[in-house]
Amino acid sequence: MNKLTGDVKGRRVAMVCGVPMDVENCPVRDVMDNIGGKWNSLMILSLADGALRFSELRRLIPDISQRMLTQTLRDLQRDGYISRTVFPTQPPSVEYALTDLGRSLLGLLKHFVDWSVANHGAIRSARGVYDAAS
Amino acid sequence: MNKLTGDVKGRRVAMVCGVPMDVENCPVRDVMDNIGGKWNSLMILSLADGALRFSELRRLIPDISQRMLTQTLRDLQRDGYISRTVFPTQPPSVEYALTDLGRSLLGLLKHFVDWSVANHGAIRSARGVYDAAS
DNA sequence: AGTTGATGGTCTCTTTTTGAGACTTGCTCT
DNA sequence: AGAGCAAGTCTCAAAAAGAGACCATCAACT
Repeated sequence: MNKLTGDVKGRRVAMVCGVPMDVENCPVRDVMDNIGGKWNSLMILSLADGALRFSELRRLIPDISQRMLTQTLRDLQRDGYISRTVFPTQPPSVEYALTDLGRSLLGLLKHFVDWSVANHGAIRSARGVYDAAS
Repeated sequence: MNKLTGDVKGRRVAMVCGVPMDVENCPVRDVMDNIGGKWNSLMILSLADGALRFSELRRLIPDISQRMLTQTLRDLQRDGYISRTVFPTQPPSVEYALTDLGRSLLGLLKHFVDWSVANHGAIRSARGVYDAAS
């Protein structure tokens, strides 16, 4: 059985699968914050088949506000998942594409998509049971 | 090349990896909402080694508020990832454990943990580059 | 017999995040 | 001249998250 807590710099923190779930220094939380955000993973999946422009993404995901689209793209760019290239056309066009890191994450996300499709029914029915009981 | 949009019940929606990213009927969004939440995946990982009680979870993850702990557990229970068992002790104790569905998701999450640890450095450095430039 | 601590929560209040939608600047098309 | 597109920004309202007090019940100390 795994140890569930450990000491990091004197503070007692949760250990999960051998990784400290420390608030400040946790790789998993760093990644989860990105794939976890409401739009982040959807964005990476949307860029799976190639680069897209701002307005193409907006049309592709109609229920995202422009504000969140901008912010999501910035966040993903900051963490190195996507690149942003401005072309000096008139008006300037901006293209977003996955980086190597982004494509690497995409590999994981695809497993998620498969899992989701396979288990969607189970989740829906669990939800139904729970809602009926309460 | 994959088609990026398709029609679902007359509405035009994004298609990603062959799955409609439709707002109302999207398996991926349903799952992402759960693993995506700030605490959800951490909770499932915390239960990886066996059942835990409410207060054990609270101690294990010191930076979660009781309010969010309750809510996260309810959400995960509702979707069938964890079970909640009340023991008639005095005072009553409550045990949370992964269901089969939860353990199945755990399998995926572990790949995430591995990926996170492996790529944490790249993310941190991308972030540093971005922050220095802006 | 009174205080303390544990149990598993709920309630309220404040702060942070998100969403909806108007507005911008420069250029092209009609 | 008027409309529309490019890639956003700005403001304000709504929703979600966090902090922390509070609850009832029981056991163990003092």
